[in-house]
Amino acid sequence: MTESSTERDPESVSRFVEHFAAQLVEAGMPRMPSRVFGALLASDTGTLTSAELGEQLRISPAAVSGAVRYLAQVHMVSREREPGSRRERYRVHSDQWYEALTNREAIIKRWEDALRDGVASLGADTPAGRRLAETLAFFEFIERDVAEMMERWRAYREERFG
Amino acid sequence: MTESSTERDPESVSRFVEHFAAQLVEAGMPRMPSRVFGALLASDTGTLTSAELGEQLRISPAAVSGAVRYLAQVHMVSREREPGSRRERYRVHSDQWYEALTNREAIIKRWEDALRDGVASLGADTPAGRRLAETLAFFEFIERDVAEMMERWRAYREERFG
DNA sequence: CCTTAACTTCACAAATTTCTGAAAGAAGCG
DNA sequence: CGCTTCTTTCAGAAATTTGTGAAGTTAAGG
Repeated sequence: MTESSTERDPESVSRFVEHFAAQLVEAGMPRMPSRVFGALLASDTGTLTSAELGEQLRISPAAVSGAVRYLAQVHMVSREREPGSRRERYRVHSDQWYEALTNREAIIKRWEDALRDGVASLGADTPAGRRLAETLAFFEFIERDVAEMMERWRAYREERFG
Repeated sequence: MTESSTERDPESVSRFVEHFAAQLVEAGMPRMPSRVFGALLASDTGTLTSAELGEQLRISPAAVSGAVRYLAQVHMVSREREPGSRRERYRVHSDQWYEALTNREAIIKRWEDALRDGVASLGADTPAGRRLAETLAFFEFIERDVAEMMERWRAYREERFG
């Protein structure tokens, strides 16, 4: 054992952050947002200031700003003004963010719109039209069902984590 | 009315293809695979040859090749050898592909691995460790539940589309 | 108000990704 | 078994994306 049980070896933290971020990148998220998000997730309080992020990740204030804008836009972090200071703090709400993950809602809606257009313009009575219609039905189904799944998750979480 | 009810105005088809592909791109899929996939989805038989794809989308054989390799890798299309010909045909199985969509399984598994490492190295008894553990629990939950959701979809589909 | 700390925006440089043409590689068909 | 047709691979050009420094904006604190 090296130190107290709540040590935070910066090296270990960094290793996790970079590794986890790499997975997010692989899934399609831009690099800086992924790293910033990883750092927040691995922080003790779940909040970090812009300066802390910049220092920990070795990136410029501009990069932090851009990453945070992205993350806020997809609701994976929220910004808080520290009262009586010009410091901004960024927070990952434990639950907020995976709600966001399943909230591809906006994207799905647009897929649905595109598919509806397609069915209309290709003709509902054509083979292609039918294929599009079935795909559309799938998304509509998913949309309804994911909501229920999140309900189940919240119940499960309540029970297991309180 | 311009022609028969099963007309396939290339202009309309193209408009759909490009519009739908744009949505896929927005969701993180590379451009060419998105366009190729759109074209297949909007085709009458659900299959197209490399040459047809190249002509319809105005792209080089090389681009078709690359796009198809990508799509096959993520199981969104399958390749078929047309017997007695050196033509390859690419097919989108109506159901195969959205199964693939929910099959982020490999990706989720790796997230889980990264999170497990994180819990171990940050300590399960630290605030950050607990946050990671809960996130991990979420993914494990999702994984189980999505499988059930697909079951429900298949049942629903059966009933509605036969 | 003026100063100063903190964040954001902008223009550009760097790195990466994407697509093409050309050449090489399979596979039917005579 | 060689010819021909189709597909893949490869190297490089073009386009896009990403991150930085520097200037600009906002708001706290004297």
